[in-house]
Amino acid sequence: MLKKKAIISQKSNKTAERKTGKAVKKIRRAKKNIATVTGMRDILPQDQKYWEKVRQVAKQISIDYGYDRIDTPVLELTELFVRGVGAQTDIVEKEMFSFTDQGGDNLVLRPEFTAAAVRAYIQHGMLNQIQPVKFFYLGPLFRHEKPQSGRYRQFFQFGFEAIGEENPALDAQLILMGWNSLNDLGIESVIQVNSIGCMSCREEYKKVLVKYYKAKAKLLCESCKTRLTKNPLRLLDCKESGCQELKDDAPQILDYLDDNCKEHFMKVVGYLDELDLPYVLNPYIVRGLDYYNRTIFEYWAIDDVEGKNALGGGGRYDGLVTMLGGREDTPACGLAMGLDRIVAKMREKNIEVPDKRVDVFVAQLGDAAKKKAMLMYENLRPNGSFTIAQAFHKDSLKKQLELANKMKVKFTLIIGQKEVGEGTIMLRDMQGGVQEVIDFNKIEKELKKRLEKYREGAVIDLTADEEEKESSTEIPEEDVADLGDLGDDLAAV
RNA sequence: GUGGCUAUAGUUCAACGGUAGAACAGCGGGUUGUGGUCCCGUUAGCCUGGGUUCAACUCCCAGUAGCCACCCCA
Repeated sequence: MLKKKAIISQKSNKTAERKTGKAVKKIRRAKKNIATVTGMRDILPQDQKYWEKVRQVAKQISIDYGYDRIDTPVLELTELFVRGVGAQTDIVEKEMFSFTDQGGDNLVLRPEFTAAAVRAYIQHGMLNQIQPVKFFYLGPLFRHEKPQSGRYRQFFQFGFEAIGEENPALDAQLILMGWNSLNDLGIESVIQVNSIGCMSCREEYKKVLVKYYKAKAKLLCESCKTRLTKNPLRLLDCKESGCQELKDDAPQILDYLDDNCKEHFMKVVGYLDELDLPYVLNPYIVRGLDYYNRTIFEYWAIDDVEGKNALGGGGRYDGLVTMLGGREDTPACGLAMGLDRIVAKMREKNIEVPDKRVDVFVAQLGDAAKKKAMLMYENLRPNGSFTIAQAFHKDSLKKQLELANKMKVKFTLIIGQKEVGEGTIMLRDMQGGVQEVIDFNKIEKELKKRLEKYREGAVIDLTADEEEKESSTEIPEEDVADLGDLGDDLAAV
């Protein structure tokens, strides 16, 4: 009995030990465990070059075609999207980050841009400006979906909206702009184009479509059965094989367009032909936002045959301005491109984006030199023709050169006690390790001269002229060997 | 919302029912004012909760997260 007790107490002691151990770990981890919210991610410094490249291209396209930047708030009234995007859409029904704020307003993190752009157009009376009003935007969007590849809860889009004009040339040009964006980034894509007509021809078509599918309702998958009443156009989207087969014989919207819509679409397609764009008439793309009518389109990467990860899309939304309380009959057209997916595609395709280059590193040694270097840095910083870096928080020259090396700078300026006294500075060519002492006042001029040589791709002149040679410091033996290698390398090129 | 796979150091990956290893990265050295290569040292980790067991990072269950697919979309 006693023995048993002893064992029990031993065991419970151990358990207690384990528990306290776990508790300690838990406390330690509690600090560490704060991480990004589901579906959100950090864009880290090493990835920024891709994003920056996409932003650059987007901005350039906006300039080329005369679209002006607009930034709208991340937070909008929920009602804007309920009315704009449509209460029945997935986005509004289940994907919005919405909440009631302290003042009792129903707010939402914007799930898309178009409604906000139109809101701004109406709110600021832009119908009094030259039509169409052309917007360019770029920023984060939020949808509460289950994350997976190419889909995040915070994602980025850039896009263009042209409000107040119905001419089909505009549709075609927007399609072109999206394609150009991808093309300029080195991504091959195919444009999928369709027209879903205006409200009246679409209603007509829906009737025919429902009639066709109702006769075959037994063969439909479960979700398609609900689509039949809820959103019949979606029937064409279904990936189930049974529904796919039915789709092939289903009536096509293009046959039910009225004369105006047909003519409008024919013109759009005519421009696309003229521009020689790689497009496919795809009667099955539908798009999930209620405000679209007439021309709709998507961009699929050339290897994405099923369009699982469309890189962008858009279309005409002639009714949206009115729907949101603007003037009647204000036609509009726009497109949006997904930054996240574009960046992913660039990486998948190994599309090179050059690293940010730093040309010159400023190294210092000793307190007096550090002060002088800091001042010099401020003088060189705005020079406009080369970029510089420093690590004034380091005292060791070895460390500073290590950093300079990692940054792959062309030259390092070294200033120490001796140089401060002499009014000189040491200029080290990082590739060969050659060092020269130059006049402190000629730094900028010398650097410009030398960097220009580098940029021209000229072979570095190893036999500097007499004057410079004399002021050169002695080159250590290993460095001489390096120079030999370098010479060979250059000769090989 | 449904299903599949996964969860070990900052990163990429090992191992094991009985004290968790490597590589890369980081930091510090290999004499005081010189980087790359090399050598040495060092920091740092088992997603959370429960169960089985003398003992769980390992086996089981649940949760959470990630990836993937469906749905939908960019």
